[in-house]
Amino acid sequence: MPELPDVEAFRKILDSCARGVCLLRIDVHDAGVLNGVSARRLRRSLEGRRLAEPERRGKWLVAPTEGGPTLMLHFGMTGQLVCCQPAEPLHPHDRVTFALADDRQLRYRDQRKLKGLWLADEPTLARMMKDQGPDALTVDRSGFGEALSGRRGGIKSALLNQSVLAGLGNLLADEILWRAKLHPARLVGSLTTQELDRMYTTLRRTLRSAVAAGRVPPRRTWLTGHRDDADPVCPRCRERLCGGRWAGRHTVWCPRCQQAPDRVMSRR
DNA sequence: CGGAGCGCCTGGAAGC
DNA sequence: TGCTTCCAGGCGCTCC
Repeated sequence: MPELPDVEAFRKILDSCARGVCLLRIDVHDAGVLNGVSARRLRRSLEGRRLAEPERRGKWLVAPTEGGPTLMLHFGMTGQLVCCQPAEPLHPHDRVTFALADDRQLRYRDQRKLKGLWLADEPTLARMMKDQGPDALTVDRSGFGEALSGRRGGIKSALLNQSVLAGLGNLLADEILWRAKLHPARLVGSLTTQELDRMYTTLRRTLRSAVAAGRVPPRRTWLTGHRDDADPVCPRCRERLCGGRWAGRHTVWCPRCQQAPDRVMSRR
């Protein structure tokens, strides 16, 4: 699930629930989500420290502590950050709980454990972030153009590639291409300036409303709202939607709104 | 360089 | 009903 809008929502939760608050105690219920750090070291490094202002970078949630190391969270496909009362019963997928000084609890909840938690000092943090492209929410038009310029591959894989643009996932990539009326098989190099303008504007609008909603909203006016329909139809023109695989990911598009490039026949 | 394929995990749905 | 297989909105790695 978690793409940029979800992680942005988790950042807000962390900010309102824990910023400036002391981490009293950390319980690791499943060490399988810890990366490069033991439960012991995690506790020793963070317990007793206050959380500073959290930040989102692409799909990463960066949680520095005052005078201590930085906690890095990545949510994979199924992760969440939950703020709740300590009395609330442990969910089966609660992997780590952080007890806060003001009688609240942050929980890293994740079914599949594809990603998890890291502990990083400044240089490590910089190393982890250095290959990421500009953040998709804040990139400006020229940064967007630069990120895509010179790429020889397809547009769908470029949008999904975190080192090109950070934050987009499979749902957002399809949503943006559909709104910009660009076929997922288009090559980056084939896009005109006008099409790039359109894609950038679409990217901004789509991200803004998804961030406001706290996730990619399953609205019926969005392509995303139709992905799981038995017989999905384009919410704009009523044409039957196509489904296929691009860049190894399930891809949905409208064969009428999103004109296929000449070389590639539309598949279904 | 880009892209395909696989693996990491878990669980729900579909298939037999 | 029960067992097996496939698939999912993440990413990193290898190989071509």
